[in-house]
Amino acid sequence: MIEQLKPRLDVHNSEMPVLCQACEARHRGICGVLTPSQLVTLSKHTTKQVVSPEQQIAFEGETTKRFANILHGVVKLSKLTADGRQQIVGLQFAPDFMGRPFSKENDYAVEAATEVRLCSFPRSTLEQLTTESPELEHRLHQQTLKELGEAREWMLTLGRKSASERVASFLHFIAMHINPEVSHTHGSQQFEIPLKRSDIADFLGLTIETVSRQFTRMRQAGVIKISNNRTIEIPDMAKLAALTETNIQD
Amino acid sequence: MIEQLKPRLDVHNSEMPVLCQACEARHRGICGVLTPSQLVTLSKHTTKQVVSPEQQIAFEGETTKRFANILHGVVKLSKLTADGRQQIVGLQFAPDFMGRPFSKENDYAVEAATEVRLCSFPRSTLEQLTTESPELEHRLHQQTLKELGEAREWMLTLGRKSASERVASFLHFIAMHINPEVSHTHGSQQFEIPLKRSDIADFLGLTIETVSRQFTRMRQAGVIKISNNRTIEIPDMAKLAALTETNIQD
DNA sequence: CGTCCTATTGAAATTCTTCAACACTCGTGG
DNA sequence: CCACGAGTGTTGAAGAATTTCAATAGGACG
Repeated sequence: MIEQLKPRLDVHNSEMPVLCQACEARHRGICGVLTPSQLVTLSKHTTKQVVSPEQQIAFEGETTKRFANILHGVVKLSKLTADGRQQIVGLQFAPDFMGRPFSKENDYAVEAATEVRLCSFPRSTLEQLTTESPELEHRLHQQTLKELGEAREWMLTLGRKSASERVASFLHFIAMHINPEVSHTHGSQQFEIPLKRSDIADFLGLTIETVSRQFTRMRQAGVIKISNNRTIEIPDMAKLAALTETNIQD
Repeated sequence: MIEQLKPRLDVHNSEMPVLCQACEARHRGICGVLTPSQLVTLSKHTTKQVVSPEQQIAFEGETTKRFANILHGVVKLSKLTADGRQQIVGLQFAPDFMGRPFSKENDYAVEAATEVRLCSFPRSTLEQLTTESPELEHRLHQQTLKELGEAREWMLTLGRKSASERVASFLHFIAMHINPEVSHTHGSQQFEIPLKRSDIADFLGLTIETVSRQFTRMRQAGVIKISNNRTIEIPDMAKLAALTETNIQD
């Protein structure tokens, strides 16, 4: 959905910060629209960090001090009710930009689902870069639009789909994001689910028990094969895609 | 959430298109960031139109030819499953910008909930204006971020809230958008619900029967008063706000 | 080997939906 | 002027889906 933007100048690597040379965000992420000199500015303020699974990256309501690019791994965005019910409202993958620009506070809790590698920088750096580069804001806007589209797609899932359709939709969603280059309408696919059952339940608006039962049914129906609780093989993506809007038959 | 932007120049009305002088979008909408000369350009391509309730404004998957500002009324954005289940994924109010920029196709069906007045213009006009005015893109980005926040808030409602909490959340949401200037944490409020029961059900991921039953219970509990099925009075907004995350007691 | 964490499975309980009947309003036409 | 039908909303009872509660299993780790 995000259009493929070429770097503005096809510069020799030596003009570019060493840190950025092998970086995925450099090409497909927001850094792709920055000039070499802007990259140099940015890289002076960046910090790379590794976050282990389940570790909290930011809290709901907290002041946003830093933004980041996701270099590797999967990040959960979630909201809580006062009595502790949780809903995951978005998943982010490399090379997504993380954090809400122009907003003082975090609208949701941010947590690592898998091991995550980040390249973070302070709010002020982003603000400086956006004022001098309309292309950067355009890029951020594009990602916001993509996330809005995904959120609304998921609203349909949460509001109108049965448990089995939700689980199928989830696997379809993960397949698309883990293997974006592969067709998700037919053929086979294999991947690691980056979430544990309780996260899946919180993403789908279900309980872990219901999720587990649906996995069992899909396994029995031959739609998926599971090993180690996390490794999924989908022999026929078309069959899975059909199940995202149809109830599974016994 | 959208910051209050002053018009860039405090010009005399005569420099501004007559059409725009009394327009709400002129101040609070995207036109608020345009210069008088840009407004003149825009106004040469705008068409005002009135759409009656239930009338379709755009179809899901259709090519987007025109964008619009909502001058009056409420617009529903909805998605459908293959077998016809419907989910409303967003409501828009004056002076919102309508349509997804930079996208070829509509991601959802657009329909008038109430009578709606629009000021529409072709895709090319918007594209021209955004390239010459980074402030316009910033404004659009702000609205996209606001909608993303609302979509994710609603994901919590759809995924984790009971029927009674959903209906309370709905009334709270409408109150905030119909009377934005009034406190929504305490005091009383009165307004017309801009949706009929089937729309409310499609927004809440429930059936019309369940919605109706919850209205009855809230009426019996004294949280709301209803006249003519559409006029709602909320004596105590704090009580309603509490019910958005707590089940109603018998 | 025991404990913690994660996941699965079964049975009972609950919530929401489905199906069906009825009420109200409004406009039209006999 | 009243009857009729369409559209909208309410209510009840039965049914279905998901949740809750409870028990069990397997893997990782000290």
